[in-house]
Amino acid sequence: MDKLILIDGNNIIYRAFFAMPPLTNTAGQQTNAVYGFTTMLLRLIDDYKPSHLIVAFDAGKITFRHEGYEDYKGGRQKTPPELSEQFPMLKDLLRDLGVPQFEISGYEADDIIGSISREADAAGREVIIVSGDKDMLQLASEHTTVALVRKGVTEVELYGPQQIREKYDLTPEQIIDLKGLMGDTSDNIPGVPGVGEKTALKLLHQFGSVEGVLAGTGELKGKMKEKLEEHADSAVMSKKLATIYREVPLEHAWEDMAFSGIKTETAGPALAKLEFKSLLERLSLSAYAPAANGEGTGAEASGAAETAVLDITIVGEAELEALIAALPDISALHVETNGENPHRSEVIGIGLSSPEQHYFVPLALLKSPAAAPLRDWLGDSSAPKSGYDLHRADLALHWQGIAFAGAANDVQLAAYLLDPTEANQNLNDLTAKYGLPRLSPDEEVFGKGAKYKIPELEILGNHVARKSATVLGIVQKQQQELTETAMTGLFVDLEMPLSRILADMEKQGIAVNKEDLKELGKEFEAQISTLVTEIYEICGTEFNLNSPKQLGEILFVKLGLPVVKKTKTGYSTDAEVLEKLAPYHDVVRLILQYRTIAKLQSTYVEGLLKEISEETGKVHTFYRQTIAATGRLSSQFPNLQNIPIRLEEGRKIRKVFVPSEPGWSILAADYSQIELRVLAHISGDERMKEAFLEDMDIHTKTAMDVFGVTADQVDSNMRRSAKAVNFGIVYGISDYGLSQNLNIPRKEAAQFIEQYFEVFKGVRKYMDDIVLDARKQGYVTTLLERRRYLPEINAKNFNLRSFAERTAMNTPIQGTAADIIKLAMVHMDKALYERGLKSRMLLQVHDELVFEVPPDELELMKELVPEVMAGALALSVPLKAEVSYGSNWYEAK
DNA sequence: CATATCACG
DNA sequence: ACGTACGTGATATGT
Repeated sequence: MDKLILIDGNNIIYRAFFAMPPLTNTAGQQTNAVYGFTTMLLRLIDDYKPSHLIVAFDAGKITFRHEGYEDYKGGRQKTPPELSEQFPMLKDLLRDLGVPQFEISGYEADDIIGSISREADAAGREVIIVSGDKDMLQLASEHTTVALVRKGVTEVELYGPQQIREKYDLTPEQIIDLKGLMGDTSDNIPGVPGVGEKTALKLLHQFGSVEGVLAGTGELKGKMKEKLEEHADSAVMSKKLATIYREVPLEHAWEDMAFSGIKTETAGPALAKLEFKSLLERLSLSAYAPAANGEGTGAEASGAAETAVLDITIVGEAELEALIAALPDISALHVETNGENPHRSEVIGIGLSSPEQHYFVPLALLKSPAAAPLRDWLGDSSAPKSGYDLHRADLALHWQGIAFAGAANDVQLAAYLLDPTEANQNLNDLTAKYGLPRLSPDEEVFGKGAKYKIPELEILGNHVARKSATVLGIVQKQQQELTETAMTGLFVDLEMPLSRILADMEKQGIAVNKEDLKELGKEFEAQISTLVTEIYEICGTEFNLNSPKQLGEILFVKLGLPVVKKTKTGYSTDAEVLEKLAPYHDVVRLILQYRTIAKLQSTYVEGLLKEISEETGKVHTFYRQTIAATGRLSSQFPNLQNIPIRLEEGRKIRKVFVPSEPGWSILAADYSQIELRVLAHISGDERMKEAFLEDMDIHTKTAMDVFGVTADQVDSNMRRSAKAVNFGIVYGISDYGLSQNLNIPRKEAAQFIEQYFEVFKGVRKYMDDIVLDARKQGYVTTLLERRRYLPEINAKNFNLRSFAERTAMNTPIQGTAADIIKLAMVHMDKALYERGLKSRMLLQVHDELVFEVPPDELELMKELVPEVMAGALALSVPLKAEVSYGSNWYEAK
C-alpha cells in the first residue's frame, strides 16, 4: 500500500531550532535544528514506513500572498542567523539521506503540500502531513491525516476529519473559517478583534462559515454584532489568507516522491560530519563515527540516544539557588536508585521537573547544608509531587535520612490500576504507551549486572531529569483514563493514601529475635543431618537430596517405585507424588520430612537471618502494590506473607517475630471467611447470606444444605468436602480441580458441584453472569471498581478460555476482599493517628493485620482493630474480624 | 535464566 | 475431547 508523508520543512526546522538547546559541533557550527529535524524524520520513517516521502520548503522571499496583504507574516521575527545557517546543512543532509525535497519558486511549503495532497486525494492515496501549523488541518480528508507536531518536535497528534470533528465539531474546510474569524498572530492574520477560539467556534456552529456569520449578524446583538460588522472585510480577507493554495503547478511526478529507505552509503559520512553519533548508532552506522577526541560534542555527548528535547540543568552549588526558587513550580520528581531492595539501595540523585525546566541534583549535593530548603520541600506534605514508584523513592530517601511526603500522583500505581495484568510497566513502557519521547533503557545508561556503573554526571543528569519530565507527560493522560474507567476514587482515596501507609509500616519493620532464630536453626540442622544419614543408608548411596533429578533417579530407577506423575523434564517428586508413594517404601516418609525441614531451614531460618537489618535488628519487608492482578499486595525482601503456620514445625518460626519494645504485645486480627462473605454479597444468594447473617460455620452450613442433613449429622468428611467445594467456588470451580483436591473421581466431583448449585442458585447465577459480563465488556471489576481485563475470555483455545472464565469468577471476589482490607488499613491508620495511639501497624497478610501494641493500649486495640476491620465496607452480610495477641506472632493465634 | 518445589492467603 | 483449581515469593538445581 502506497503511503506518502509530506513534511512542512520550514515549520519543522523552526520548531526544532527553538525547542533544542543551542548545541554546536566541534567545528563550532550550531546543529541543533538539523539534529532535531533529523530525529523527528527518522522517527516518522520508523513509525509509518512511507513508500513516498518529501520535505517541502518555502522558496524565495516573495510569495503570491504579498500581492493582497502587505503585512502578511510581517509580525514574524527575522530568521536568526544561527537558524539560517542550518537550512543548507539540512538540505544537504536530506539529499545524502535520500529524502526528496521540493521547493517551488513563489510558493510556500504549505501550498506545495496542499497541492500534492489534492492530487494524492484525487488518486485515493494515503497521505500523512507533518507540520506544527494548525492551518494544515484544513487538508485532512478520508485518506489524508494531519500529524500536528507538539512539544518541540518530539510528539505528534494525528488528526483526520473525525478527530477534528471530535475536537472542534468542525469539518476540515471550516478550519479556514475558524482562522478567518479568530486570526493568527504568528502569521499576522488579523481575523476579527475580540473573537477568540471560543467565540469563533460558537459562531461557526451556528452559521457554518465566515460568509454565513456575516450574513447572519442580524440575529446577533451588542458588541459582538458591531465587531463583526465593522471587521467584515478583515474576516473575509483573513479567511483568504488562511486558505492553503492547492493549485501550485507541479512538475513532479509521483515517482519523484518515492522513498526507498535511508541511503546508508552517503548518510553515514554526512551524519558523521555533523557529529550525530546517536543517529549513526540508531541507523547502525557507527562505523562512520569519528574517532573520539575527548571533546564533548554538544547534543550528542549529553543526549545519548534520547530524543527528547528539554531544558535540563545539572544542578551544582551555583545552580542550587535558582532551583530552590523554582520549587513552587515543580510537580514531578524521580529518585534514581540502584538495586531491587529499596531498604538497601543507594540514592544516586533526583530529577525534578516543572513544565518549563528540568533539573538533576546529585545525592551529595542533596545532602549538603545548602540544599536544606530542597530537603524541606521533599518532606513537605503540602507540596504535591508526581513520580514513578514514589513508595520506593520514599524508602530509599528515608534510609539516607531524608524525609519524603506529599506523594500525590504515582504514575506506576495509576498504570497498574489501568491495567493490572501488564507486568511491571516501567517508565519507558509508559512513554511508548502514551506516545512520549523515548527514554534510554536503564541498562543502556548504567549497564546491566556486573557491568553496572554510574555514568558521567552529564549523561546521568540528563537521563534522570528526562525521567521526571516524562512523569509530567504521563500524569495528564492517565488522569483522563482513570476518570473514563471510574477509578479516580480508587486511586485518590485508596491506593495513593495506602502507599504512604505501606512505606510507614516498612520503615517501622518488625523485630526478629536473632538468637532464638539461630537456636531454631541448630535444631533444624540436627534433624536434617539425622534424616540425611538415614536416607542415604536406606538408599545405599549418597546423592543430592535437593535435586529432584537425582532423587527421581533413586526412587523410580534404583528403588523401582511406580511413576505417578511426570514433569516436562523428568519424574515428578513433589509432595503430592511422595504421599502416594509412602505406602510402598519407608524412605519416602523420611524424604517428605527432610523436605519440610530443609525448606524451613533454607528459606525461613537462613533466609530470614540474612534479611535482619544491622541497623535496626528488624526485618523490613517491601510491599509491592502493583504486582498482583487481583489488587492484592505482595511482599518481598523478605516475603512476610508466607511465614509458615499450617504445620507445627514451621509455625514455630513465628515465635521469633516479637515486639520491638519491652512489655509490648503482638496483636493480630484476621477477617473470618472474607472471600465467601464477599461472594454472598456480590451474588446475593439468600442461603449463603443467611449463613453469615446468623454467623454460622459456613462449611458446616454448606454441608447441611448440599447433603440435606441437620447440623449434628454433618461429619468431618462431609464438612471437609463442603470446604473444598467452597474453595473451588471462590477459585472458579471446575470438576477436575475439585476431583484433584478431594482425590475423588471427576464424575463425583461434578455431581458435588451440581448439587451445590442446586442449593446455592444465586451463586450459580453469579458465576454464569460474570462470565457473560466479561465476554461482553472484556473485563471484570471489584466492588470498588478495580478492573481486570480478560482478553482471552473469547479465545478459541479451550484452555485459554477456561482460564479466563475462572479468572472472571475469582477476581471480583479476591479483588474485593483486597479492596476491603486496604480500606481497613487506611481507616486504621487514621484511627491510630487521631487517637494519638502508640500502637503500630506492622504487617498485612491478605486477610490479616499485625500490630505491636504497648500494654496500656492492649484493651483498646482488642476492640478497635476488629471494629475498624469489620466496618471497612458495608455489605449485605456482616464482616467479621477475630483478634488475638501474645508476646510474639506465634502466641497471637 | 528457566524449572521444580513449597511456603502463605 | 480439551486438562486446571485463584493469587503470590524464595530457594535450590542445572542448563
